[in-house]
Amino acid sequence: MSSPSPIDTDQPSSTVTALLQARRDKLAKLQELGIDPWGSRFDSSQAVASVRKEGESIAQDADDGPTVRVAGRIMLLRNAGRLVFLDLVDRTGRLQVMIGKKQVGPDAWPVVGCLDLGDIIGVEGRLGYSNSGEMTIFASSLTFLTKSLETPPDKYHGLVDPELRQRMRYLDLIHGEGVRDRFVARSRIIEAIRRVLTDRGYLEVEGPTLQETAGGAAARPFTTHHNALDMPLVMRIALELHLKRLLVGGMERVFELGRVYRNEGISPRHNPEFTMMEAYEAYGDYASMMDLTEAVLVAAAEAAGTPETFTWMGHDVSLKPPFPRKRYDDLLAEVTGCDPEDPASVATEASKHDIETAGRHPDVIKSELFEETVEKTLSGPIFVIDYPAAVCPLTKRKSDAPDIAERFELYVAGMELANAYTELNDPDLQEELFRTQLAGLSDDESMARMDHDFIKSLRHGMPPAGGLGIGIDRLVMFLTQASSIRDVILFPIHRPHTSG
RNA sequence: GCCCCGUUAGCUCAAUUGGUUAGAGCAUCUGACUCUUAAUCAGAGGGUUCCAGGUUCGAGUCCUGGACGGGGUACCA
Repeated sequence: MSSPSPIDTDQPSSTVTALLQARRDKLAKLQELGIDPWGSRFDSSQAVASVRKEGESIAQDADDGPTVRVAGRIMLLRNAGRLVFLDLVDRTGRLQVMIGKKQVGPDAWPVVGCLDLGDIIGVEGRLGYSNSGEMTIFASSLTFLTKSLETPPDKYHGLVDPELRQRMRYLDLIHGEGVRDRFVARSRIIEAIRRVLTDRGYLEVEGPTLQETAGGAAARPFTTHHNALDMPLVMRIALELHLKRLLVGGMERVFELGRVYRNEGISPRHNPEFTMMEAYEAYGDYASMMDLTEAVLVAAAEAAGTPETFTWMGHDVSLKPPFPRKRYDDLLAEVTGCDPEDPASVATEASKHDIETAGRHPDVIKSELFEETVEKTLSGPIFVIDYPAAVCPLTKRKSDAPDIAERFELYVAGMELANAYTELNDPDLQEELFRTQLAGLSDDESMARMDHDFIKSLRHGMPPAGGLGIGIDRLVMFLTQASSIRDVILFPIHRPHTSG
């Protein structure tokens, strides 16, 4: 940003200059014709999809179709002398428009000569069919709305280069096959989740994204600084601890849909900022959260138009509820053949997978072994239930088995999609778990980061509760069958682009 | 962070084992056309082959370093 790269100071190539100059010339010509190339309000236009629907009931050879009015971007332009065909695209679809010199009149015709691919126009005219049977608006008037001064990508292939697609998402949305549909699906999915939760009496709330202590997950936070208070702050890595404070505060059913930030690696399944949904329900437990998770997934899939069964990332998945529920230890025994109850057996198995065992907590070893061996076999959706307690510092233990935490994770295609607990509400045990660093885990790796204010809130009494977290980006990936998280985030992170 | 691969015209892609002046389609410009639809036809212009070095008589092609991206891997219990 501070020092311009050499390429920036250079003149653009003559190709670019010629292409852009042609558009600038048309811009000037429009102004000469007394037309504002940046347009203005264009009322009473119909969505293309609804026009198309209307057109279905018109006879092919009818010449008395209704007059319609649409606005959109010119995606294709076919010039046949004193007759021009163009494909107009709006948010709902694509429709052909025919503009003839005779039909549109001598005042509007010069404007047609100024049209380029990418320009935005409004048209009004009779709806009917062309001689070749294509549904067409036969324009009787043309309203210029916005000039496009840059050249669009290849009209057939669109943008293919993944770098350009992400850096210029606006173009990707216009030209990419199914791109807009996928982001529409994302929006519908989030709508559906809100609906399921609010229908069940959950209240949507907003916690702080700038925090003193980044708790609720095991991740390295982004750090920042508040000048006026002269204090270091971190960006939140989870929503959990503030939502639980609200349970103490009597908001018995709360959820938050929000961005969290983790200063970690980037991959097809990880972006430094991503969207989480966490929900907490007083007087519930992890079993009630399983029901909620199923309801959310089924509603989200319906909203996204996801088929009930399909193959994704090499896994055959079925969204038909109820999803199978399997105990953590049983899966581990099934896949590895070791005895999960016996730390020595687990350690022996772990060594076979090059997992460090010396000086580490048996539950940590077990957890790593699980990830190494079991996760990738889980096509799902499947609830993995009852986790080793030592790796769950925020979770209530089973009353009859203190080594087991009432936690589940929902897996799909070997990937964690949701995570839920019966929430730990014993303040003394919570404080102890915060104090006791797990053997073999650094501070960054541990979820157990002391938060005195949170402990204090628990001492005032948090009702027994179930809590659920869902990774929204991964859910959207799954439901739209995307292979990269960057395909479901509108503006994924990138290095600044410096040439030369 | 590490490994592999990629980067050629505005866009999408070519270019034999290192060999003439780096080609094509779309887009752009000029011309023809009142039923086209990735319109068609005739012509024209358009290049820092990502950047910086090196090897060579000769580099888009080989070597070294760098930038950016993609995939994998690590971290993400």
